[in-house]
Amino acid sequence: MPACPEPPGHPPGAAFLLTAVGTHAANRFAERIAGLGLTPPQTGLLRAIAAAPGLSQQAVAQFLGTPPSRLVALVDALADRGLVERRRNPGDRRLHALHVTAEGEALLQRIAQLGQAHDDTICAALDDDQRATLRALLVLIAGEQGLTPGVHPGYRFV
Amino acid sequence: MPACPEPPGHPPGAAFLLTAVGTHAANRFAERIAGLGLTPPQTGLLRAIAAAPGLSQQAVAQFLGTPPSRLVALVDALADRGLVERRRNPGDRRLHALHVTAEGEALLQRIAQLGQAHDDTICAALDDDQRATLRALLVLIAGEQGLTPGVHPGYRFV
DNA sequence: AGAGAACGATTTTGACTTGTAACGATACCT
DNA sequence: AGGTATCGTTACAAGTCAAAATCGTTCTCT
Repeated sequence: MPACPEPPGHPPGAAFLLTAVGTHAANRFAERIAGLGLTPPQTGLLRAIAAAPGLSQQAVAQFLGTPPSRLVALVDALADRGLVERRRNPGDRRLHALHVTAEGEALLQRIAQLGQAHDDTICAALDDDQRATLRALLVLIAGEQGLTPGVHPGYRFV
Repeated sequence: MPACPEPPGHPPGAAFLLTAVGTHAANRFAERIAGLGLTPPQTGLLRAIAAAPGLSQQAVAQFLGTPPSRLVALVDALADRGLVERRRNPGDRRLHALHVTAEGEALLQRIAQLGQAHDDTICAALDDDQRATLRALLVLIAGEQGLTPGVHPGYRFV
């Protein structure tokens, strides 16, 4: 979905800059993890499972704000690669508890390294103080706007 | 495309915050202009045409980084609503020079108002000084990353 | 205990978006 | 003039996504 330029006001507003730079950063990150054979949604799911292991698919879906039917294919892809396991809950055999395998953990570490490098690249124009300032301002906005920390709102619809 | 959380590092990096907040801002802006019956790509195109009137479709496509075939449907939609005109160039009858109509200009003004309100909403957590600081930092990043001012990089691929 | 409602996961379906490739018209070059 | 390149358009195919139907399991009520 290309091109959502700023309304005519000649000095670009902060919100527009935010979406432009944010989209750029998302694209660059997607390129990086593509080298690992992962898509951004897969990466997000993997991380979500690692953050809260043992949850049912429905619980994860609600947490991420994605329809449960979408999770199936996503989990399938991760499970086929041995990064994630569906464990049948003996108490309630309807639910599939999601867990990250050892392989998945290893990959998460590589993702973390990638994320760090990504961060450095994006913020190359800023010194340490400026980066801290930027982080602080963004945290303020994120909090006020009701964004769940660690969760990335979907590209279309929230 | 939901959920591209941060790699495990517990303090969220600036780049991740950037994509999260940026995506959120893009979604909110999309909601606003939906009230005008416009999609974000349409809005971007309208603004691009207003910024550089008389260009050929191919020139606009290259400027926005979108495939020319995609522009056709986009221009069609705008032309059907009387916001944009295709003018046959008498010198070279292959190209269609794109121009914004008076109606289009009027709508652009409403979009600008919407953009201002949007900006205020997104930055509600920040005072004037903080907003200026944020803008300055983002401009630094955008410049270093080679982003064309006023153009919003596409959601997928640049 | 048994019938039916409720729930979780999955499959199916359809709409939508987007990029690639072929097509026709026009213009440039020799 | 004729061959080639360019512009816009159309046609086609692939991929993404969400809403609805389906299947198995569990809970509840009598």
